[in-house]
Amino acid sequence: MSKIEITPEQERLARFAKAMGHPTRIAILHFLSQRNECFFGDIHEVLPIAKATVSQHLSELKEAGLIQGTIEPPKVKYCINPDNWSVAKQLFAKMFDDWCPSKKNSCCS
Amino acid sequence: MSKIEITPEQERLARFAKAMGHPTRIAILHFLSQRNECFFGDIHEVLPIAKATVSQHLSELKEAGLIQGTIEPPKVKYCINPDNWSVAKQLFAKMFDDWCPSKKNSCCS
DNA sequence: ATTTATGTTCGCACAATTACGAATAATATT
DNA sequence: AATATTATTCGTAATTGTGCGAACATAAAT
Repeated sequence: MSKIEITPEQERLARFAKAMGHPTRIAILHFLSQRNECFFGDIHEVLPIAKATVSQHLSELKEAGLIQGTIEPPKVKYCINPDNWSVAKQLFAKMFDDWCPSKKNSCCS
Repeated sequence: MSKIEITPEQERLARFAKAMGHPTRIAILHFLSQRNECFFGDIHEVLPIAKATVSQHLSELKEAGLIQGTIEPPKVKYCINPDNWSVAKQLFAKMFDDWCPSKKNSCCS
């Protein structure tokens, strides 16, 4: 009866999830994780899409906080944002653990 | 130089993430996790949106595999899909662990 | 056979996303 | 100063997402 209230944690979870909700962005995150140094050109080079589109995907990941960019003229170095990566990791882990269907709560099993 | 190939695992990860990428859908998942039995009406009752919209969000979650619906005329019972929930849990855990910025790989720290 | 209760689907409107090429900005290099 | 390199932003188009009320489908109850 009482309405649901969406918590800031849930908002953040959704924001992270949304940013990860595209195959190309998942691929970018994976690519970044395999590199010590990663410039925009390196990412664009391995993706079959226009640089403008790559830039948009990087913006989405950056705005969600999952990655960060550092200007090293005339290049831009990208990498995973360690702090927020850790936050996301914990939020998702908590969700998957706490919300896990148990014997008590598996109505459809 | 060699192009990135998006793996089926990455596709699935993105599919799960996309489904979780909306606050209302996160709230629905949380709500389901707190209930033994949960019918459409119960969900609609606690959300400030039209039933048509609730139905759409449930469809999105169901198509991604995160939840399942069982018809119990004239009601429909929803719950988290335990098997796929487990799959998602492992895929995200693997990503957050394996792709975690380490000392060796923290270019921006 | 109607009526009632419960959800889904349809049709519409509007916003957001994804993609591209072209134009722009910023900074080294010549 | 002019040029070259690098990446972002602009403008546009096509697709997808979000939301609503109305209409529909289904099955139980009268």
